[in-house]
Amino acid sequence: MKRDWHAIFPQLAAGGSTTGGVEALLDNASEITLPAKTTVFHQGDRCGNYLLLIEGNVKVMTRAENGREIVLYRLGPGDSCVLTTACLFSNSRYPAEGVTESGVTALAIPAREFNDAVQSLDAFRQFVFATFGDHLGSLITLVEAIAFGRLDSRLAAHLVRHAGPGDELRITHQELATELGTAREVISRQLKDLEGQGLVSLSRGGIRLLDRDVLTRLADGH
Amino acid sequence: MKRDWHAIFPQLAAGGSTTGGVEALLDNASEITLPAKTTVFHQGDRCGNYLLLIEGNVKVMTRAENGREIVLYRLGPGDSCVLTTACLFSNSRYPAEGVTESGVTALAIPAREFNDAVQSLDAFRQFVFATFGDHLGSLITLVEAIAFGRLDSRLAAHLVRHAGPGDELRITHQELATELGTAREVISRQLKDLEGQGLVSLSRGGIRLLDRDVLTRLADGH
DNA sequence: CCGGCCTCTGTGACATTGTCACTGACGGGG
DNA sequence: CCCCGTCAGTGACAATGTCACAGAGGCCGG
Repeated sequence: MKRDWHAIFPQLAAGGSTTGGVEALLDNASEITLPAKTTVFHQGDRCGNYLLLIEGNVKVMTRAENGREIVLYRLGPGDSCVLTTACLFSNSRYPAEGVTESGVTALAIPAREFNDAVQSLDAFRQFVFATFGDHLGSLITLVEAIAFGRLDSRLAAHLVRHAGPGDELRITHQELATELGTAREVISRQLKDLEGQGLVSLSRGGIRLLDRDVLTRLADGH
Repeated sequence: MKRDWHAIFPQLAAGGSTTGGVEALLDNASEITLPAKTTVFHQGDRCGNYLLLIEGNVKVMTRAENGREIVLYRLGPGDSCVLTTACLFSNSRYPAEGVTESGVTALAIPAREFNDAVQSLDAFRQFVFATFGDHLGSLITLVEAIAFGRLDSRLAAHLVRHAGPGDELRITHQELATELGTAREVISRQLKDLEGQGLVSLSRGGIRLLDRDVLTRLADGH
């Protein structure tokens, strides 16, 4: 099956001249599919492939000794897993874990071909660096949020961003705690507060947003 | 002046085959020097050069609206400023600031030459990716430390690591607070505690370690 | 030497967040 | 209907962050 790479990876084709090479690279890469909740890589792994996401999304998180976890960032269609790339080239072992959230379709490019492509394809090289930079930037933003942000604000931001149709989301307090790197009890209290203010309504395993505007304002720090 | 690049950037020369190209690249790069406490780049800047540190060190930090700051990582001799590289290729503006701590000597490689070198020099490409990966890894470690680590432990770690000869360091509480991303009062209290336990002695603008062993154990989480 | 003045440090009261040890509430399967 | 695993709620307390101050130390001009 031949895919329309341009639609999936607009940045890759945007490069200009040698896009033919990029298409060949992608056409020849092997496509893999993974079910939801699959661990793509563990902490300490070395990976053998450069991964490009076509469909679905993956969350990258890290776990401390005491069992607490935090989501570092997510990957969506058109993203590449920089951690995997870094694993390939750096000698330090990476303290993070990747887990699929939905069913995932991805392209796997072996280290050797990746290396060649970075060398010969301008557009691909630019894409790799840009992706790398984006993730570095998002990690810095995360550091700021954890170090200086207020929890109610971060929680509101997450709720607004991840609410599905009907302003509802299916998620447990524990999962939210992992997203924000805090403890379940803390999330429960914060949600109770929001419920008391009439901003959300709670049910087992679900949350419904009642006032998206106020929540959005809260997310921006009042 | 011709430098011994091999001694400064061992990883670069270790690559193998085409090290001659690396030497030519470095020989032709322009060398710049900066005094201590100079801002190398501000939040939101775009940089035009790939920077390789020869001497001195640079701290990269980010500042929140309320004025609080945190040091994200430091660069030493042989390091390259990945943020600058990312700035070059990614379209997002970077929320961080680089400041020299000591006098600094560095090589500046223009974007164009950097791009060419990444393409043609295997060793250089490997070096760039490895450095990128290291910094990504250190940021993840930082996230873990902030989210899950205890402050006394992080403080002890910093004291032990940055103590100069005679187990002394010249640093203010405010500067320590910036290092660890917390508030000055909090550092003052923690230091008072350590002093009460007989682990350090305090003076205006200075700290002397009295029991490096116990502090080291504290840094590892008891 | 003295008196301002700036920086650095100390402190108490309080808000927010994290930890611990529970209890109860819900819902599916036997 | 009952059992049991998952999910949520709660109170007490510890750790950290915030605010509004008060001193303390050192430098510098007079």
